[in-house]
Amino acid sequence: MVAITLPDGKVRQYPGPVTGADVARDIGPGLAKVALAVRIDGEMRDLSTVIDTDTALAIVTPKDADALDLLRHDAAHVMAEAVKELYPEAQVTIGPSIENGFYYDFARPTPFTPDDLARIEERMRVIVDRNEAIERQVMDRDAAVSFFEGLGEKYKAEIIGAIPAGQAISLYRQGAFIDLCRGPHLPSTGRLGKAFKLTKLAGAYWRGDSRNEMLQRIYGTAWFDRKDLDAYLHMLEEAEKRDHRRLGREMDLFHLQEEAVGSVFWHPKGWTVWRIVENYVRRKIEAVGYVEVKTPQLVDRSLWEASGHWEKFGDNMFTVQTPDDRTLAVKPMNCPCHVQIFRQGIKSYRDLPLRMAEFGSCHRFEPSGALHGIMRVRAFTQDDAHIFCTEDQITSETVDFCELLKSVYADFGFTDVRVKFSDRPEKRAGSDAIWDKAEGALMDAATAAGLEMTRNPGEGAFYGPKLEFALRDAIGRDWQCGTLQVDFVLPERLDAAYVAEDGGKRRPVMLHRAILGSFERFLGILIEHHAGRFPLWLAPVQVVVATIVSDADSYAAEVAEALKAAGLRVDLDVRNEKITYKVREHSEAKVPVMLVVGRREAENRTVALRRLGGADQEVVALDEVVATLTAESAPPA
RNA sequence: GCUGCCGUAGCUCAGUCGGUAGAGCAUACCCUUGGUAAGGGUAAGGUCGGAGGUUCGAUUCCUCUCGGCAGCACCA
Repeated sequence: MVAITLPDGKVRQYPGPVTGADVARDIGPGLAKVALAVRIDGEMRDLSTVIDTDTALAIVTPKDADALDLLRHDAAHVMAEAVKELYPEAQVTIGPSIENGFYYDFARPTPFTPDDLARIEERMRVIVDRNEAIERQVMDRDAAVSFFEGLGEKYKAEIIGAIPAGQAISLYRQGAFIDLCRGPHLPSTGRLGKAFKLTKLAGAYWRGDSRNEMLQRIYGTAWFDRKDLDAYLHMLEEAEKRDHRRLGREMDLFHLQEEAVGSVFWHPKGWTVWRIVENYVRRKIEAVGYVEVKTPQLVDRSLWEASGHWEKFGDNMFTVQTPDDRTLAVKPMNCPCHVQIFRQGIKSYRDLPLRMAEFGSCHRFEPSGALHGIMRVRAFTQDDAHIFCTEDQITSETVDFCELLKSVYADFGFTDVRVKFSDRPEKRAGSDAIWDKAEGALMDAATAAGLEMTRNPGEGAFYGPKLEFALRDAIGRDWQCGTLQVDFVLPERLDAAYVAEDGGKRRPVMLHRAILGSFERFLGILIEHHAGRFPLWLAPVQVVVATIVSDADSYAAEVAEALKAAGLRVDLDVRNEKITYKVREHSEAKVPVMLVVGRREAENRTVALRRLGGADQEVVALDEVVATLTAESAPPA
């Protein structure tokens, strides 16, 4: 007898071994139809798995949270089968499910074209219609290696070869296609359905290593029904509409051009937003005890050699050869310069913590393929600061910083923040003992700050471990912005010291920290998060005063002047255009507030106030509108 | 950096199977003074990313190069 315990606690008895499919059929024909897999003791398995001992079992249906993974993994296999049928010379490698879809990497001498994509997709639909059973088989490792070698699939053979000898390997067969796979899978190809689409073609390195050959990756997306697929495709379109590169041009915020690759030309409107953000941050950090400094752009290589940047970071630095034969580097980070300021004069323990901030303009030679609009550039400005403190102060400084960071993010409309803890990388400065100390101190401090973290092994800076803060935007994307790094290395290398209470010389600890990360990137994120519709305090043009008839021109000018006098950013539109045209144009320019004036308003000293996105208007007295808008547009305190 | 795709007016795009290009929007001027998402007319605007090559002739074909896009690698 086999006793199967279902999720609702009911137990079903069977005379002998059963499969998930049997159990589902036994429970009801409806369930049998939608059953995709089973969960045995919490682990997802094939529906056809034979169960011969008493166990807890759940039938996985499309409603299950992990069911989409299953579907997408199958989609990858069906795509691989289609590719092998159409292009037998292609070799298969790996094909997992990923967020929103799946991909498969192929090795093939000739590149796939967009036309190939259409053919492959068509063939996938044929394979779905064939409804081939997907069957699991188990093979000995060595047998599996020679099996795939026999098929000419050298990548698969290599993957299996890396698995310990003697271990059994599972293969999945559908029709004539067999793939190495851990599983589980759907019972047949028909279950994939038709709600999938191949989306893009790209190169990808074999085993993710840039020293290896490049394979061809085909990406796709797959869903349980058409509606979900359409919704996903629609979401992609929406994301494209809020692309900061497009909005930056449409809203006349900035531009990029090839004579200055990786550097931004900020237009008046974009620079206005920048200044608002910078002044806001300046106020915030001044309020919590930071001092602001400015340090040189070009610094002799000897300083970078001393700091370790020349060795660990040299490939990413711009250098300049002077006419008198010195080598200067354009600073890629501000920290060594801040240490120089710290080193001026004698510092006492009474000076600590010393929080030194700089809106530091840095240059890094990023690989060309990494550049992306203003989000990833070669010239950027950090909201950087270094806190020189004692080891005892690390915790309280970390707690304070986390509080500051959360408050800043909230002011910009971001409330969902994720934290990662990145520990020692392979390429690093400082002894293991120092790293033990730094990681321990940062972990303790983060715990004291009440942070929930995930671990990010090997991703720390070369001089210390770090916390990375990522904020989630309006359409669910995560952007890593803030960081806090504990550094025992640089103060040592650059000989920073203070006089302790006992009169002895001590090394300070340096906390490297940023909230926005880089202004360029953060402004890009703000643009995409708000889809260009900045909140009033950030909008480059907050109000447009637009006339209906030219008789109202002088009154409109008066309105505009009154608002400007109150500190608002105002444009006056007295062009010879119809009001419908003006409304459309300024709406598309995403101006938050439009004040329309015609003869009536001029006579009554009022304005017709219209807010972006709203369809209605409100007639308000001039004095009142100035007071309301002034109050509303104040930056967060 | 790697693979693939792309580069025509300010923007979005069409076109030339090799005979130096066209639309819409935007711009300028004229008419129109119109009450909340495009009023009408006229004009101007491009050595078709750059450099070589093939050709009587190249924006079109070839090579190189620069830049962009997607992904990979990178992100201290």
